[in-house]
Amino acid sequence: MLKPLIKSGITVGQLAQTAAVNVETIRYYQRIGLLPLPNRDYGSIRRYSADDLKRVRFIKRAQALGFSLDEVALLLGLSDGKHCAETEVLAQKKLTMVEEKLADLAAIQKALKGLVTKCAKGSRGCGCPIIDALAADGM
Amino acid sequence: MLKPLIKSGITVGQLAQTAAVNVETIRYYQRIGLLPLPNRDYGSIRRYSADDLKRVRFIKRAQALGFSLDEVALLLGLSDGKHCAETEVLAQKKLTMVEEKLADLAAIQKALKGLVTKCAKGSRGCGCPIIDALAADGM
DNA sequence: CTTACTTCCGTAGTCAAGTACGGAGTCAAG
DNA sequence: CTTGACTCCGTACTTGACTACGGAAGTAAG
Repeated sequence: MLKPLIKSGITVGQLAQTAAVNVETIRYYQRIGLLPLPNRDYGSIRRYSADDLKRVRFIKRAQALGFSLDEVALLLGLSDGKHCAETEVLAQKKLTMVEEKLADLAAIQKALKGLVTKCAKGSRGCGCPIIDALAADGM
Repeated sequence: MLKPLIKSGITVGQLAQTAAVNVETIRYYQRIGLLPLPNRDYGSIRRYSADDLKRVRFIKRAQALGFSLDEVALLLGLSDGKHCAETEVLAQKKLTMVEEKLADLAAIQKALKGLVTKCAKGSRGCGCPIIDALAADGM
């Protein structure tokens, strides 16, 4: 049972800094099972891989898109290569959700663009194009 | 100072139900200034308009896209027809943000689509296409 | 070996965004 | 003119997602 004698990977501090999050955030993600706890192959300090970094970055960006940590966990679980049947159903559902978000964002984008060019022209009087961008019932 | 004798508009309860939110949420938005407090033209119960409904729906959908209530307030303030110069700058900034979100969402969409078709074919072994969708540094 | 910086870990505190509660007032129906 | 459902309002509680704190132990540089 030889342990690798060379140290590889980065420490929490480095991981946190590179991913632009707090060290405590990393620890928090580990506690709730969103990030695996790497085993300590070298001494008693954990080392993190590039995959861990990618994972943290993914979490942050998915969050910025309005996904909760629970949903992020689901997304991350989708591609573990197991339970293909369930995965397909779930992925399809998430896909629909993503496409709705895309449509909403595109509508906001259009409204913002319109606003910018209208402002540039200095014209006045509007019926709030931004609200109108998402005015549909949505049910 | 005659008050209109016909009642028009809906009550909080109806507004909340139609917009699929809690009554308390409406009150909360009013407290933080995100939703105007309608004056009570009829008796002492407030009546809400279709615009209020649109506004609440907008807030909820913008939130689902990852905007905080502060950001939502900003978006809503953009098209008030005043401060055109500032508005243009701000709208442009928000537009950039929206376009980044669009790109990220599109990447997730693509990954999910790939997952669905791959699942349908029953193939195995993957390098987590979903994480890879957002693997870029982003700075 | 000492010193300074990290890591580790548990527990507690914070902040945004609600949600719940309770008592008083209002309104429409019977 | 009472009854039952709803509104109003202030205050307090909850939840998700962190963020801070403090002490013990590990590690790297001098």
